Amino acid sequence: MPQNLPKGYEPRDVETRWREHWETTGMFTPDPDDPGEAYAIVIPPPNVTGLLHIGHALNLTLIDVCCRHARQKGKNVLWIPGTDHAGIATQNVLERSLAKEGLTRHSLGREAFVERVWAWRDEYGHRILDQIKALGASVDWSRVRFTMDEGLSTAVRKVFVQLYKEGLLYRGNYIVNWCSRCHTALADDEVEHRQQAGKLWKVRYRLADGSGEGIVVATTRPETIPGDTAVCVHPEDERYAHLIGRRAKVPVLGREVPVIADTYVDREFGTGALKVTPCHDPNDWLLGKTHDLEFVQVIDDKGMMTAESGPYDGIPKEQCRQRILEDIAAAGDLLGEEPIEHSVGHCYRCDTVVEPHVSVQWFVAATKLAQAARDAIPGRTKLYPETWLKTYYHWLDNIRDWCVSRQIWWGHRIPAWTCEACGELVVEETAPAACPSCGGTALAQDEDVLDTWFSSALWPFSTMGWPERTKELARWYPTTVLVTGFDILFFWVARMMMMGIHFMGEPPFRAVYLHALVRDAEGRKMSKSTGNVIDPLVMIEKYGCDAMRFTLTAFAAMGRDIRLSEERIEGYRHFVNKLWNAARFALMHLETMPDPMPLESVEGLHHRWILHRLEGAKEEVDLALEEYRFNDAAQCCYKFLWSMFCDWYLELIKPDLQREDRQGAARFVLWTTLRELLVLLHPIMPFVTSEIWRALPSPKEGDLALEPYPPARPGCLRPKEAADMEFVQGVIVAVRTIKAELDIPPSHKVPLLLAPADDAQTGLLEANRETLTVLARLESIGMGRDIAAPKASASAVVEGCKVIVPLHGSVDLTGELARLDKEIGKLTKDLEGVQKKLANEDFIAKAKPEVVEREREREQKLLGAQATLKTQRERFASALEEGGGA
RNA sequence: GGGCAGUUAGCUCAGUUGGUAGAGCGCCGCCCUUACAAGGCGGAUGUCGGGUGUUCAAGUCACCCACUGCCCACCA
Repeated sequence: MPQNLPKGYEPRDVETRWREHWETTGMFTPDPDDPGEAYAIVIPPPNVTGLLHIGHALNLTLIDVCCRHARQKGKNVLWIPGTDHAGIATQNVLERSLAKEGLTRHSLGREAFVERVWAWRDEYGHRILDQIKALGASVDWSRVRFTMDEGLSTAVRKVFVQLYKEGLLYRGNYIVNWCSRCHTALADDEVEHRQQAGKLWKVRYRLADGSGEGIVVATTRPETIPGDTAVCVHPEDERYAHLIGRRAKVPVLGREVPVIADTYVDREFGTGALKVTPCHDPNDWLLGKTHDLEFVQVIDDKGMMTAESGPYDGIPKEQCRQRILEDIAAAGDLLGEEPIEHSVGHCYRCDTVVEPHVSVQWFVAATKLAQAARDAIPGRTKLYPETWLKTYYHWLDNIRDWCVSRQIWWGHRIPAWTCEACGELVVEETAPAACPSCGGTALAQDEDVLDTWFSSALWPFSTMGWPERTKELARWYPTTVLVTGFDILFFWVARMMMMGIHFMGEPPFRAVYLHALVRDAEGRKMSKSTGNVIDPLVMIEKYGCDAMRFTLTAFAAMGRDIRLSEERIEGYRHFVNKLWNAARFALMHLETMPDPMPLESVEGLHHRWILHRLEGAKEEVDLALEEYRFNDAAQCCYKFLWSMFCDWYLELIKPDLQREDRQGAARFVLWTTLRELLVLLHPIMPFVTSEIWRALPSPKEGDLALEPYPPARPGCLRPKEAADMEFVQGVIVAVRTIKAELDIPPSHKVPLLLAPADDAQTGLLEANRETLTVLARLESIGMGRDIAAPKASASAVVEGCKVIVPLHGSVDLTGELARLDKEIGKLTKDLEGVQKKLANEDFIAKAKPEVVEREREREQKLLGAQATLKTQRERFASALEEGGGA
């Protein structure tokens, strides 16, 4: 129902109302049987412990734009929301909260601890979901999922067992990245490498037989010396050739180890001799395997020295480093110490230095699953922007098997059991009653849980009910597009590709759109410690959700990071306000529904102009969104609303609205344009557009969120008349410019003389006398092909038409002289460029004819304008000499 | 070491097939013109990082260089 809008837009009340409306009506809950092309997106599930940050806001805004636009296009849209259990992160949060009570997870025990996590989730897990609602995301709340839901857990177990039976998942002893604080293995990509200052020590290993000077190795980690089982040199290194095959003594411990040769050694680095510690370095692990060395573990899973380390047994590794250096120095074998910059791995969850650690772990044979994921792009799945293609390929081409077991308690427990009687390993979806090998009933389940990304990898189909054959899967798998940040291309996207293809036979998405990271105004990553975070909820509170959404959309240019600052959001709030006020103006004249009329034949140049431009905007916004050019869509809307609709059209129809005979067309075109504009803007700014839509008169009740995209009206495309309108606008601007530059107040009405270049212009200008008078604020208009300009007058040329404003004594005439000189200068410069081109024979001969023609026309126009202004300048100068004006 | 981006107005950034350099913010001037001062009207500002090449024509295509940022690998 039509109603008045309050003077100022109050986002808070409006947003609350629409949020509740969208949620309670369930209008974003699709039925698989609904008509329309299937369109599905799964949310990148935020961590259940997480709080909404600006990155989520960007991600969810872009997805929401896609979904709302798809609905407008008549598609059957499913957007599944949900959260991720985030194993290590969540466990850390709970452990911190336990610590405040003086408890640890060990003091609590596994079962009680997991219960506590669930209780925590039930109490706080909805926070992030509520925050998603604050953004206006049009998700289907009836289908919200959690990665540890029963259904999803079933899917995880099924996948695990099937992969195991296919030989694509195995258990093995291997050197893995170990976080001694989180007390778990980490996958390769969960380790963050950072350059860090360290020290390189030179340590002498004496030969076993006591001969010679021994061999000096360089090491940054002397605490691993007790675990050394070889010294390695390059086979072609002459310095050490005579030592190969002999035996050396490990400092302090005195254990004898062989001196071996391997081309892995870099002769240039350090001393060219390398100590080999197979249990505590991944490269040494490989050397140990190839040279069949001993494997001695001297640091345990908690970072303490083991009994194997002899005198250092039981002390922390950091302390061991100090002690062993002192001991080596005392023995006279510490031969040097120098600073070194080297990269050190840190746990991506807690930042503890990661230790290579040998242990029994479960691995997914990613090496075997990678090829299919690689081949799917770009044929079956498109990647936007394409620049990520190489990165994606490179990662898959160099992939190593994926360590999926984690030694924590919060997560999917590994469905593997060991028979305590015979040692048989049983991998099944449910706990076996008895050992299939010996019939024993004492079976111990594996203590480990799965990497969080294991369940995330199944998200596109597990959320739709797999392994059951649901209607959802039939209707919406594969999903249409995945919209996510590029930072989880490997963690998540590539693994979903592998799992989706393997288990569903089809990649999980038709397209992947990777958006940028949101950074601060200086381009730094936002982080709490830097104190440069922009909290989306605070922004919504201050400026309204639509302003923030529009800002994020307008800055989402493909392949570029977004530098965000609060001022930008504040700036776009003005845009929301502009729309609001334009609507208020429209409503003043649209208290009742205007009478419909065929728009293709509506009279009035300005109506035809705005309808023509509207067609252009409709096409451009649609195209931009189809291609994920969000910023282009936003910019197009911005320009249309502000520069065309508000700046010109609303001003142009003001006279119409006062006149009985003309208000019919004006009201209907105004109504149509505003309504279609609201549809275009709605995906980006759902709240304010919905509110205005509801206030406008309408032939039928209905939500804007369910309004179809406006169909094209080819009959309204009128390029010629649009250009005519813009010519008239040019004349108005020329008068305004003259006034502004000569310090004549805009409201001061001046007489105007027009000398059109041809009859067409004459007709056009005659027909638009009223428009000219009102918008340029004129006192009178004199018109004629060869009208004479008074000497004391200011002039300009628009499309060959002379625009003359006679001046009188009160204005500063020297100002006009300067203005003319500036204009003539500009024209002359342009003219030189054009004439240079036209003088070039090659240009005439080789350039496309229409280009040459365009340049010729331009030359004529410039020549005409230049001549006119030059003449005017002379006359004006003489007027000045005669005594300073009329 | 390998790869990928970026370098355009004071700032932040657009510039889809090569064909007259744009927006927002900021700045300057004039205005309360009955939707909007969170506004209106007008204005100034750029050898498009440097170089070479292709072309009648290059911000746009190719190659080289410089600087910045990111990713991957390695770092005893």
